[in-house]
Amino acid sequence: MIAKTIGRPSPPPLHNRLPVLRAERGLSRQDLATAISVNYQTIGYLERGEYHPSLDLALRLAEYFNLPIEAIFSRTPFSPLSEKVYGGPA
Amino acid sequence: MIAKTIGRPSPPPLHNRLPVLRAERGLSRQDLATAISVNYQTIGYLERGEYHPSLDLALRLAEYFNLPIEAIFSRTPFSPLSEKVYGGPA
DNA sequence: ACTTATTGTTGTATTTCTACAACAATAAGT
DNA sequence: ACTTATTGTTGTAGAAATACAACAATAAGT
Repeated sequence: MIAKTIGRPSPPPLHNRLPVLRAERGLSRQDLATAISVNYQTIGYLERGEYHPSLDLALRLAEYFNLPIEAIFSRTPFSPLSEKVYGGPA
Repeated sequence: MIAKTIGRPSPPPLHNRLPVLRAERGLSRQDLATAISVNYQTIGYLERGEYHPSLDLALRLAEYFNLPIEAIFSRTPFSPLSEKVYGGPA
């Protein structure tokens, strides 16, 4: 028999730019975690795409980085920022 | 004794423009719910600020309305769109 | 007055999110 | 070789998000 799914269905994984944004600013996960008041392991889960952040957390990250949420999280893969700025190969 | 809080703390309530956006488009909660594949009662909970959407749900709403998430949900109260467009009283 | 659509309320079930702890694995610096 | 910082892994616990159902309260239309 087919079990009817109750509760929250598993949403597709989410792409994120957290590692890039951290690297640009020289932040460890612990640094970022402290800045937005979460456990440092939560940052790890987010970077690996193991779960989606709450909207509250996403808004805090966006505020911290001074970016729109869509620049940090996306349902579709990100293209590298470096390419966006300098263009692709000639 | 002071019980140490484990799990997710209750984030502050979130302001939203869902009723306005629905009204502008003449959509019932059921209509919107169907469009983004959630239960119609979930829209009710969101409109009343009784809970925060997942980022996944917020992204689907933003995509549906063709707006940035920040135009739909905010930690600070929204000013009326009508005022934004036409300005305040003279 | 009747019907219908919309919204609110209450309750139960399940999954996800987040905290926290302990430890392994790397990498960097001394 | 030793220490330290950073990241990954595994496990437990508790709160929040969502589905679903049933019913009450309005409002609108006929």
